[in-house]
Amino acid sequence: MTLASRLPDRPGFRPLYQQVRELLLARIASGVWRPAEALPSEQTLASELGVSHGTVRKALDSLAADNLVERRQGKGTYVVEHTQESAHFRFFKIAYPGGERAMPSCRKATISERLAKPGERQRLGLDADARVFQIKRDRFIDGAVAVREVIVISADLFRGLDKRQPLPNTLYTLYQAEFGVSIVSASEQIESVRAGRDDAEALGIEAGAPLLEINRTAYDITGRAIELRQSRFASGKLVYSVELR
Amino acid sequence: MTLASRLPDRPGFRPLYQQVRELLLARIASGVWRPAEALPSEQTLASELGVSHGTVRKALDSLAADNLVERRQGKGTYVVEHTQESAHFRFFKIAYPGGERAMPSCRKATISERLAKPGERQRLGLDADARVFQIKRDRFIDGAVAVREVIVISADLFRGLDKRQPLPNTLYTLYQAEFGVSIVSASEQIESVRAGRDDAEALGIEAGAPLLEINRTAYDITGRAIELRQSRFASGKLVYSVELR
DNA sequence: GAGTGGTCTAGACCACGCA
DNA sequence: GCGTGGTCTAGACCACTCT
Repeated sequence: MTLASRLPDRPGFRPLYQQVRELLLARIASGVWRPAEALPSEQTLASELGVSHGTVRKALDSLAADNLVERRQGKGTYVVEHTQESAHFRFFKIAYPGGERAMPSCRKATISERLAKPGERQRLGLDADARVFQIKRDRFIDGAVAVREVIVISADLFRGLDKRQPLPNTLYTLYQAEFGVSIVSASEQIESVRAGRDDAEALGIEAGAPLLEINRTAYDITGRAIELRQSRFASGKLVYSVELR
Repeated sequence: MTLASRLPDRPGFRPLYQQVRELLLARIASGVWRPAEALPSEQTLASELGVSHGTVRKALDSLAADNLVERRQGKGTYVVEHTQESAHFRFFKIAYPGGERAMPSCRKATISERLAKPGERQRLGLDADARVFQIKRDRFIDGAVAVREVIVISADLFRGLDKRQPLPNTLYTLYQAEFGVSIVSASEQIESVRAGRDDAEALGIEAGAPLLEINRTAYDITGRAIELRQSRFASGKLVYSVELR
C-alpha cells in the first residue's frame, strides 16, 4: 500500500487517517471520482488501503467537514457537486436587511479576453504574458439592477468559456461541470466606495452615493486561486450578512 | 445515570454522544466548570457517565469544534477562556488592505443607562421596561481615531458594569470574567453609509464620505442575544475581511 | 434482505506535559 | 513515571435506502 508504516516513526510522523485523507483528496482532485459520483464504501476503502474501518471513517468525516464530500446514510459517500442552491448559499452573502438571502437573476453578460494586469497575475499566480477572461454582468432583483459584478479568470484554465453564452446564474456550477474546477473556499474584503457615473446610472442611484464593494478571491480544492470577483451594490435594500463562530 | 438508555428506542432516539455533549454543555453553561478550568479526564467522565471512552471523546470533540472547550494533549480539556487575542481574532474582522488584522487600542469610553428602544428589546429579547447600558467609544490606530463603536447591552445582566471604568480593549474578556457571560458566536450585517457631521469630524474625513457600518448581534453559549454593537470606519486604510468555506 | 453509513464498545499503544 | 489527550484496531449492532 502507498501509506507510510502505521508504526509511528518520528520524526515526520503523520496520523494514518491524515494520510488516508490526503490520498482520497488527491484522487478527488485528479478526477478519479467526479463530482456527484459515489466513492467506494468505507469497508471497501478500508480493506483496499489496509487500514481499519474507523480510520477510513475519520478521514471521510474530515473531508465531509470541509465540504469536499457528502455522506448519505444508507446510500454512500459522494463527491460534492455545486448546485445553483449550494453554491449560492455558501458564497453569496448579500441579503435583505431582515436576514433573508437575496436571490438575483442575471440577464446579459459581456466577456472579453485581455492580458492579465500585474495585480491579477500576482493574485492568480499567472505567468508574465498570461491572458484572462473578464466577465461583466449586472444582476437583477425585482426587475432592477441590484449588483454589478466584474469577474476575472485565467483564459488558459477556462479555454473556450467565452464561446459558451449564455452563462448560468452561478458560474461555479459551470466551472465544475465543464472545466473540472471546484471552488471550495473564498476570501472576501469589503469596503465602502462612492458610486461612479457608470455605476450610479446602472443602479439607478445618484453619483457619489455610498456603495458596498466586495473583492473576492476564490480557491479550488488544492488551494489555488481561481477567480477574482468584484461585486458592487447599494446599501439600503441589501446588506452583506455573515455569521462568525 | 442521567442519560437515556443506550438501547435505541425509536422514536425520539438521540445518539448517546449528543446526550453526553448536551449534559457537558449544560454543566459548562451553569458554571460547574468555569472558563480556563479543566474538565475531568475523558476516562473519569466515561466511567462516571457509564459510557465508553470513545463516546465521551466524540462529545468533547464536538464541543471543541464549536470552540467551547479546548484540548491540550498531555494536560487536559479546558473550558475556553476569552483572552484579548482570541476574542479579537475570532470576532474582529477589520484588517489592513493587505490582509493583516488591525489591532486598535481604546482610550476613552462613555457609558450611559437608558430605557431600551423597541428594536433593541426585540433583538435582545428584553421586557417592555428593560434598561440597557450604551457604551460609546472611539478606537485608535496609529494615534488616530479609526473605528467608532456604539454598544448596547442589558443593564440587568451586566449590573454594575457602568462603575467599572476603565473598560478593557476587548469587552468580551470582561463579560466572561466578571459577569459569567461567554460570547461564542455573532451575526454581522454590513452596509455602506455616508459619514454624518459627527463621525466625519471624529474620523478626520469629510462629511458625506462613504463609511462601512457593521451591525453585530453577539450570542452566548446558550444562543441568547447578549450584545448589539455598531462599528463605523472609513474605507481606504481599513477593510472588512472574511473567509468563506 | 443486502448494502451503506452511523453509533458504541473495549482495549492497546503512542505523543505530550509535568514533576 | 504517571496522567492526559490522540491514534488505531476489531467487532457488534442500529438506522437508512433501495430492490
